[in-house]
Amino acid sequence: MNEKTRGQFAIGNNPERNREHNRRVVLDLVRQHGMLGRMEIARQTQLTAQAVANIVDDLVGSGLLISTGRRRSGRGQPPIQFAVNPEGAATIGVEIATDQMVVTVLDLTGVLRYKRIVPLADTTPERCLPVFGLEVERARKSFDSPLLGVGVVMPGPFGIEGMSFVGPTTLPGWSGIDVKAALSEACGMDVALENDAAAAAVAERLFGAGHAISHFCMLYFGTGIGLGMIQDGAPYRGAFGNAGEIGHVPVVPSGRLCPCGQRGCLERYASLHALHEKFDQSGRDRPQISEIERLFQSGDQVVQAWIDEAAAHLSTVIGLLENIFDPETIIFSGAFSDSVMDAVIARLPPLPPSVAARAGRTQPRVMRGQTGQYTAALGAAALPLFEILTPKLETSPPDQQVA
Amino acid sequence: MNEKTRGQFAIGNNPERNREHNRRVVLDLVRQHGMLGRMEIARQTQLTAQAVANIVDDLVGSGLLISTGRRRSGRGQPPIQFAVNPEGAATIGVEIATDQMVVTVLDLTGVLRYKRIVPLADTTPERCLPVFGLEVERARKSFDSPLLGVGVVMPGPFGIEGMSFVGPTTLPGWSGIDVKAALSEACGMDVALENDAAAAAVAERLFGAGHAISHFCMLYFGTGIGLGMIQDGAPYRGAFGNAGEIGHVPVVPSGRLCPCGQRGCLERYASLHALHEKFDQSGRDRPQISEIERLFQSGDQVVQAWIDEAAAHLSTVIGLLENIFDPETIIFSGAFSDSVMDAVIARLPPLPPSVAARAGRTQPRVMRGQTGQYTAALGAAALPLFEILTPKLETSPPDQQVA
DNA sequence: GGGTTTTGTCAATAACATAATCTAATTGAA
DNA sequence: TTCAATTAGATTATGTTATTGACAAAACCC
Repeated sequence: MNEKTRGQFAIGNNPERNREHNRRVVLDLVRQHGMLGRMEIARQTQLTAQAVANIVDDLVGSGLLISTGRRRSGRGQPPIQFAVNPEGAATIGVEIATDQMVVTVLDLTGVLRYKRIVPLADTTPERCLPVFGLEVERARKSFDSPLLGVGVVMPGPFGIEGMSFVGPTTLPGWSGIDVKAALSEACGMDVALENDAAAAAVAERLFGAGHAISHFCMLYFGTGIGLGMIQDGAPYRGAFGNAGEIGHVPVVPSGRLCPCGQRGCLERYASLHALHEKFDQSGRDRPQISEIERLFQSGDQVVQAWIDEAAAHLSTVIGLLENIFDPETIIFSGAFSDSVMDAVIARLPPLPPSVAARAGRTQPRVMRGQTGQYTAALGAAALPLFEILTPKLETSPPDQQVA
Repeated sequence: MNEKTRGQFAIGNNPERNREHNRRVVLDLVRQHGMLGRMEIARQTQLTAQAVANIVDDLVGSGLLISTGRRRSGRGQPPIQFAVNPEGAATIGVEIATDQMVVTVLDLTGVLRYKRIVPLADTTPERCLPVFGLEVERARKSFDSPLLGVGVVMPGPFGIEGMSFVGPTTLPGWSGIDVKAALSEACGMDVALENDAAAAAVAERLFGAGHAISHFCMLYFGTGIGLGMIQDGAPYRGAFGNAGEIGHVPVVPSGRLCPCGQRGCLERYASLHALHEKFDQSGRDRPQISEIERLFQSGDQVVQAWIDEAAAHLSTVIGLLENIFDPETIIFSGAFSDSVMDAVIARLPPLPPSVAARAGRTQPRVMRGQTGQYTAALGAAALPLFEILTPKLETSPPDQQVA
C-alpha cells in the first residue's frame, strides 16, 4: 500500500508453513468443486491419500469442512464426500461509496447472510468512521460463526499527491490519512482494504463467472469506472495498491475536461457520474441508483443516450485491455442493474482486432458479471475469505530485509 | 501458451517439494545480494541457522554456490560468505529477430560468456530451424558447466487467428505451427519461449535496474514495440502468453493505417519499423541497427524526427501504463543504443497526471534499461535461469484436473 | 460367491526442519 | 593482557509432516 511494499523476498518453507499451505490448498479445492472425496482431493493436490485424510480430519475438526455422506459412483467403495461448512466461519464486508454504506456478511461458502444499506449524507472520515464502527458491530451480532475478518471497499486511489485525482468520483477528506489504520481502529480489528473494482473482481472470482477463469479483467461501473484484474487466480494490486485506475485513460482526443487535468478521460463518459451530468444538462434531478433500472425499462432518453455513449468509448478500452493483458475474457460489472449492464454490452461497437482473436476461444470477449449490483460489497466480504482460502507464496515483510 | 493454460490449481507441499523451494529461495537471495553469510541467509529466509547450513552445504556440493572466505564485520565470529558460483551452470539464449539471430551464453551469475550474431536472410521456419539447431550446438561447445536450459525469444504474438497481426514486425511463416515444439525438436531439448519484450524484462529484473524493483513495465523497442511486465518479481504472460501487445494500442486518432486494421497504432510511430518507413519516405536506404547510433550522433534529420515523433506518442502510453499497473517505474529498453534510448526519454513531453504522482516516490517515472541493446538475447538466456532461481507457487498441469 | 476396483485406516518410515548445547573466532572494555 | 560479550558454526537429539506399504471395507461385475 505504500512505498515499502517494494522488493519482497520469498521465505523458506518449514513443516508448520507447509501445514498451513496444504490446508489452504485442500479447502480451496473443495470450495471450488462443491463436494469432493478424499481420494479425489489427493489426486488433485498431488498429496498422498493418507496426508489428505489427516488434513481433512483436521479441517472437519476445526469446523471448516463437513461430511456430506457417501456418494455411489461406479465400482469400488463409495467415497465420503466433503464440503465447505457454511457455519465454519463468516466475514463482514463494508462498501463505503459516495452516498451510502453497504454492509454484508458472507458465510464460508459465500452465501449472503446479512445486508444493510446505510445512507451517507456526509462521507468525511469524521462522520463516517463512527458509523462504520457501529455497523460492523451490528453485523457481528447477526451470526455465531467465528469471524474471519473485515473487508472494506472504497473508491481509490489511495495516497496520491496533489489534487489531481480528487474529483467527484472519490471521497472528500480521506486523502492524506492512513485509511487502513483509521478503519482498523474504528472497528477494533484488522481490515483488508481494496478499491471497488478490485474487490468486485475478487467476488466474481470466488462466487461468479470467474470461478473457472483465472485470468480476467473486470470493468467496474461505480461512481467512476475502475479496472479489477485477476491474474493466475489472484488480484493484481500494483506496487502501491493503486493499479486499475482506468477511469483516467484518455479515450476522446480533446474531449471533455477532467478534474485530473487531461481531456476525454473514460470516466467522463462511462460512469454513474457521467450519467448524472447528463441529467444535469437536461435540467432533471439526478436519479437514485435504484431508480435507474426503472428509467431504463421505460426507455428514458437520457439513459439511452448515456448507454450509447459509454458503449462507444468502451470498445477501444476493451481492445486495449486484451492486447495488454491477454485475459480469458473481460467482465462488466457494477452498481447498475443486470439489464443495464447487458444493454451496455449489447451496444458495444464492433470490437477492435486484438490478441483475443485466438484460435479456438471458448469464452466470449465480453461478458456480464454474475454477482449482481452489490458485487463490490460482496467483494469486500470476500477479501478476508480470499486470504484464508487461497494458497500463495509466502514472502517476508520488507522491514526485515538487509540493506 | 494455449487454451489449456486456464484454471491451474495450486498443489500440496511435501518434504521433497519443500526442499526444492528452500534451495531456490536461498539461491535467489544470495544471487540478489552478491555475497551472504549463513546467519544472514537464515534471518532473511526465516529458516533456522541449521537448516540454512544444510542447504548451503548442499548447494556448495552441487557447485551452485562457492565460499568466498570470511568477512570481518563488527563483533563476533566473522561469517563465511557465500556467492553464486559462475561455473555452476550456464544457459543458452537465442533471439530470433526479423533479420538476424543472436545467440548468447550466460553463466550462473548472469555474465555473458558467448555472443554470436548470425544474419538471417530468410526467417521462415524451414530455413531458420536448422540454423537454430546448429547454433545451439555450437554455443553448447563453448562451455563446460552443466546446461540449465535453452531460452528463445521471438516477436509475438503466438497462435493468433487470421491475418490481423501478421504485419511487418512479426515473422512470416510461423503462424499456425507449434513454435515451442518445433524449436525443442530442432535443438533436442526443452526450450523456454517468450516474446522479446517479456524476455527483456526478465533480463532487466535479473541483471539490470530491476534487481531492486519487483513491479515494473518495460517498453521494448524491437522491430515493433512490446510491453514486458514484471509483477511481484515475476513476468506476467497473460492467460495465453500474449500479454504486452502494446504496439497496437491506438495513440493517434485517424492516424496511420496499420496492418492490424486500426488507425494510429503506437507501433506505426515508435518502432524500428516506423524509422525504416521514414527512411523510405526520404528516398534513403534503410540503415542497419548498428548504423543508427552513428546517424544519431551526426544529427541525422530523419533519426531526429523519428525520435521526436516516437517520444510524443509515448507520453500518453506511459500515463496509461501507470494508471493501469501502478508500477514502481517504467523502463525503456530495446535494440537501439543507449544514447538513442536516452534521447527518446529526454524528449518525452510532460507526462500526464497519474497514480504515479504519489507522495515520497524514489524512482523516476521513466528510466533506461541497464542491460544494453542485446537485452532480448540476454533475456532469452535468462529465462531458464529464472526458472531455476525463482521460488514460485507450484501448480498442477491442467490436464490432470477433474471435469 | 469370487474377483476386481476403489476407498479408507493403521503402523512404520523417511525427509526435513527445529531445538538445545557446545565450540570457535572476533571485538571491546577493564 | 584478560575476560566478558557477541556472533558464527557444528553436533546431537527431537518433532512435525508427509510418504510408504499392508490390509480391511464396501461397492460393482461376472
